[in-house]
Amino acid sequence: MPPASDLTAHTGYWLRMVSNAVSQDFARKVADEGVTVAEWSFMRALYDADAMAPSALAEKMGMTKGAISKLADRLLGKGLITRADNPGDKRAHTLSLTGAGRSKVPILAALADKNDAEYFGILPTEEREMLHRLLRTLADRRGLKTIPVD
Amino acid sequence: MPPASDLTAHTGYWLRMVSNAVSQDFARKVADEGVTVAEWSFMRALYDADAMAPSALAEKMGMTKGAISKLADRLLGKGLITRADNPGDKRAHTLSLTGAGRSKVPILAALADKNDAEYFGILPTEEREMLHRLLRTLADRRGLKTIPVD
DNA sequence: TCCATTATGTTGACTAGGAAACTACCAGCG
DNA sequence: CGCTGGTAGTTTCCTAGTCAACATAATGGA
Repeated sequence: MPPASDLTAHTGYWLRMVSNAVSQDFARKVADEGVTVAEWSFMRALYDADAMAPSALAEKMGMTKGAISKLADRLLGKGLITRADNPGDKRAHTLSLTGAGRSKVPILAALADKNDAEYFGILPTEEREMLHRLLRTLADRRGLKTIPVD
Repeated sequence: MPPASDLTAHTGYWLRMVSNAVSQDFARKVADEGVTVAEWSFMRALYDADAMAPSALAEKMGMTKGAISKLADRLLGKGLITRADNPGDKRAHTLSLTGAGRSKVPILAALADKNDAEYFGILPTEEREMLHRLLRTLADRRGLKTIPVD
């Protein structure tokens, strides 16, 4: 049978395996707080920006505007964000966190801290920093900048 | 405003960002060959095993049996796998690659090689090996073993 | 000024997967 | 035998995305 290189020879294989595990665990944690990972990313982006256009969020999160539209609907439904008309452009509007939404962000951020500690805390400090640095290098070299959501 | 730790302080953030980029690029590559990443994983698993029960594939790929059932339907539709009754247990059956499916695996494997080289080849050999080693360590310590699919 | 082009956001059709109900079957025990 | 409980796969319903068509509004050139 023709050779098919061993999957486990690929760094991408292990990258994905670890990444999926970290993510799925984080998803479980934030689900206990009643939000999804996409919702968390959305709220985290608004936390710094105060008010953003859906299109800006789509850009930042690497999602389509359709997805953002639906995601915003869900967060509106949960009372975590509000929508404000954009005076001067009747097509546009901006989204901001409500008080409830804003106060939820630090709680979720703490879960992110905890998740990171759980997964990477098992490495010695030096190795942990090395991993972090290598990943940042790869992201830099590829010009990656969208907040990872899925 | 209460502190919400900088997202970019999380190793998990960069891990996901890089992992998503690597994966999405790979997805694009295999799409040119007419298959999805899940289909590739499925076929790659069968390539070594020759014939497997859907339940075994579900276990190996970390997917539900429902998802495997549908995935198998799609691959059957594309003529890449075949289904064989399991003599001795009328509930069960096994799945195997067809000739067409089997000959596609090395092509897809080459794409995986290429993708890995594209992403990690920019690192010096030593760093690349370090990254690989660190990821394997993390996977080991967590007891991860399912083939990453998404 | 008016019309063509472009931009913003929403919607509908579609896809892929998970959860759980369901079907069909097996196995062991009375 | 014939239940009863468990097992293998399938199906249904749901969620959360994409993509493309759409409605509406802004813009800019003839």
